[in-house]
Amino acid sequence: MRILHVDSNSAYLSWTAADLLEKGYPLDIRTVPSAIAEDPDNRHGIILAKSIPAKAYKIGTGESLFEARQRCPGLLVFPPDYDLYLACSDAMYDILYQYSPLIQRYSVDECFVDFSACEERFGPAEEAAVEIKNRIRDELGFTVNIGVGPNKLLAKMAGELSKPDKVHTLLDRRELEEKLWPLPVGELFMVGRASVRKLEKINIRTIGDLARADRALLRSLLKSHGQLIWEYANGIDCDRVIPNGEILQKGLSNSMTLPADVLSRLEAEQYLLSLTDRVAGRLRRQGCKASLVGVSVKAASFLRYTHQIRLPFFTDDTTTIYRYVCRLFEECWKGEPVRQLGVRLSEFVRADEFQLSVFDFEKLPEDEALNRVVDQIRARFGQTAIYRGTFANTDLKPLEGGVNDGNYMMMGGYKL
DNA sequence: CCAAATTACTTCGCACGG
DNA sequence: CTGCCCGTGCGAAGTAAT
Repeated sequence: MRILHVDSNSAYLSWTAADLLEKGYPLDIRTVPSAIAEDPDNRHGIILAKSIPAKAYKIGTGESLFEARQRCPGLLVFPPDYDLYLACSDAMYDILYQYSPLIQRYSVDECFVDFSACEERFGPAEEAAVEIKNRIRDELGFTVNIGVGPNKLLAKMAGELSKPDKVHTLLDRRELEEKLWPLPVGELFMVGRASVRKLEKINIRTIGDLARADRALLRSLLKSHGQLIWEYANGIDCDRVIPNGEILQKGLSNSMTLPADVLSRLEAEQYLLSLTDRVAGRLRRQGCKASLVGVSVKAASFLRYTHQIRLPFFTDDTTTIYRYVCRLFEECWKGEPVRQLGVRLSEFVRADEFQLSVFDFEKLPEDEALNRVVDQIRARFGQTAIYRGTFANTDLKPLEGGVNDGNYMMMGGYKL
């Protein structure tokens, strides 16, 4: 097995930089302290990506723009452009596809490429990786890191070793012990904040410590997750590269931070309708129906809670789903000011395999026709071409939540 | 008035039925 | 009838990733 992991270096920022240059902007924002963040006036002030010079100011992804500006007053900030990112992602994918048809688009800026059957035609993976990296840089105007390994995990970890514009390998045990084991354990994929804290308590600080640790002890501390990260630390991973077409979507959700805290149920319901409209539209586009509906609420205090219901039938109808969304919100809302709302759908069946239940009184043919027509109008004339009357004469957007929806899945199948 | 959005998977507590 | 144990299924919360 030969797997490549291709990762665009600070993707949002690089892509914005390349786009700005193409439009005649006089400065390459990659060369100065800069960042991508949404509008803080709408309470979206969070760093989504930063340049390498900005990193020198200890500016981190996920940090508030407010904090970042305190440490780096001259920070240049640009808004994200999700359509652009999707186009860049597609362009990168098109180049990769010239080498192998077996590609898993893992996120907008990351792909796994199964190169096992390609070495005959294109030479050793390490050399092909250099060629691919250079082609993307020269033809598309942004740099990538490529990791080469015998499986997905090691390819991904190899790609992280040093940046930007680099190819790294983690091909055998020797390389694993030399390059990976000395790193802090938190650098390992799937070892997050919570796991680091627990591992510290038993004196595990590096990936090597974890690799040599007692599996039974890890199991008792971290359950199945302990087994997983122990295997990762030892370079063990049997997950296949799965083309995105073969991955079945498990759930869909849309959520939004509200422009101002919402205090009344009626006001919340406006946003919930907007969110439901959008997520149900996505569900129909996938050709699926769902039987689990959930809402999530984040209070102004940042306390978060969720509530869900299992429907005794499958549906893709906006109005039907909205009825349950309202019920769920009413049942779980504690009455305090609301900062963020979300709507989630899961437990899908394919709509074409769908069998009408004898007890299914919910699905009315008129509703089905209505949804279909609304979807078609939006597909042809844009997402704002048609919307519900409740949104007329408000400054509320009829379809809220979410970024651009590419034809890839975020996470999916990283585990056996 | 600092703290996004989306998805996947695990764990834990609880209710239910026998 | 009550207490208890156990498996199961569900929902909420937690963890992780980009």
